[in-house]
Amino acid sequence: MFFGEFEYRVDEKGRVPIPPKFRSELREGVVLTPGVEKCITAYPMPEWKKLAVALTTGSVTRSKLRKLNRAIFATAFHLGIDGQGRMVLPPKLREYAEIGDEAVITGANNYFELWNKTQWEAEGAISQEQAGQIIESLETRE
Amino acid sequence: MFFGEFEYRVDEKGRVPIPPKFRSELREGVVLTPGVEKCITAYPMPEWKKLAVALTTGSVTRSKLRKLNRAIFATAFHLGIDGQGRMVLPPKLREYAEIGDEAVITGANNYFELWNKTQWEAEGAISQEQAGQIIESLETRE
DNA sequence: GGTAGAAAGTGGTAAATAGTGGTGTATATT
DNA sequence: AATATACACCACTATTTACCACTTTCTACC
Repeated sequence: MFFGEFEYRVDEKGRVPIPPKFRSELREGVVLTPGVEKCITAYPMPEWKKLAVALTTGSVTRSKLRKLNRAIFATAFHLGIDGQGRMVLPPKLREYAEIGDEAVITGANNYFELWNKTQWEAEGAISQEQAGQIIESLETRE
Repeated sequence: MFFGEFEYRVDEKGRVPIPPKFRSELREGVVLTPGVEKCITAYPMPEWKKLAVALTTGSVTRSKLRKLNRAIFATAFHLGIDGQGRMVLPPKLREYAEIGDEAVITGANNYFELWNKTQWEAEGAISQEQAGQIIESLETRE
């Protein structure tokens, strides 16, 4: 389970530290994909496998499956972690999320995300607001 | 599992490097076939065998089976990998996919694909879009 | 609250690997 | 037998990966 918000420097080799508390769940490495919003989504390997199965079993036609495989797997990267607990961001993903020399890493339950700082501040505000509404609706139901 | 997008040069002998992370899964060589879209589809040997069984058990009549066998097996090539981790593209497949002196290799779950660069850029966009729709529909179901 | 120890963040360096081109040998073909 | 083709092997350079080292921050214990 991934909690919290962390801010790190990205060095000129694209290396970013992984929050120490996250590391134990990433023994088999981490899978990065472009997020729906302008960020990078990171899954522990077991979680990724579950996701891959869920995505590729549901869809019907072979044609759609091919497109799915392309969209999902061609844009994903499986990374290891170095002795200092860092990963090397693939340039394409780094560009996609517009992450320069500093990154924000945010926990999100069974996965986590990497953000450009200003992007995160904007998105964080939106999420905060929407989450408030969702929680409200939950509270009144129970 | 094949991940990511890689760009390589094809030399005048038709040799293309295989992404290092793919190599361990290709100990028994790789089977290339023309893709449905304008690309080359590449399977690890075990995966190819499974596919062959699936294809030839499903179809009913002997006549159809013969046609299938011709279409599938006559156009497929079983290749080895040289000491530098490269394979030699058969000219027919190279022409089919219109791969000149540079190729894009893309992971697609249990297989991978080889593309002409510009072709891939077009197809990648289409896949991205369609995949988005499929994922959306999955999300709303849960 | 202060101090000592441990751990985390950051940068650099060396060794290994990957990408690319070429050479030689074996095989096949005319 | 000579030539052409294909395949395995060799070599170089650039990049990447793994490792090492230092500084700062956090934590725990006194």
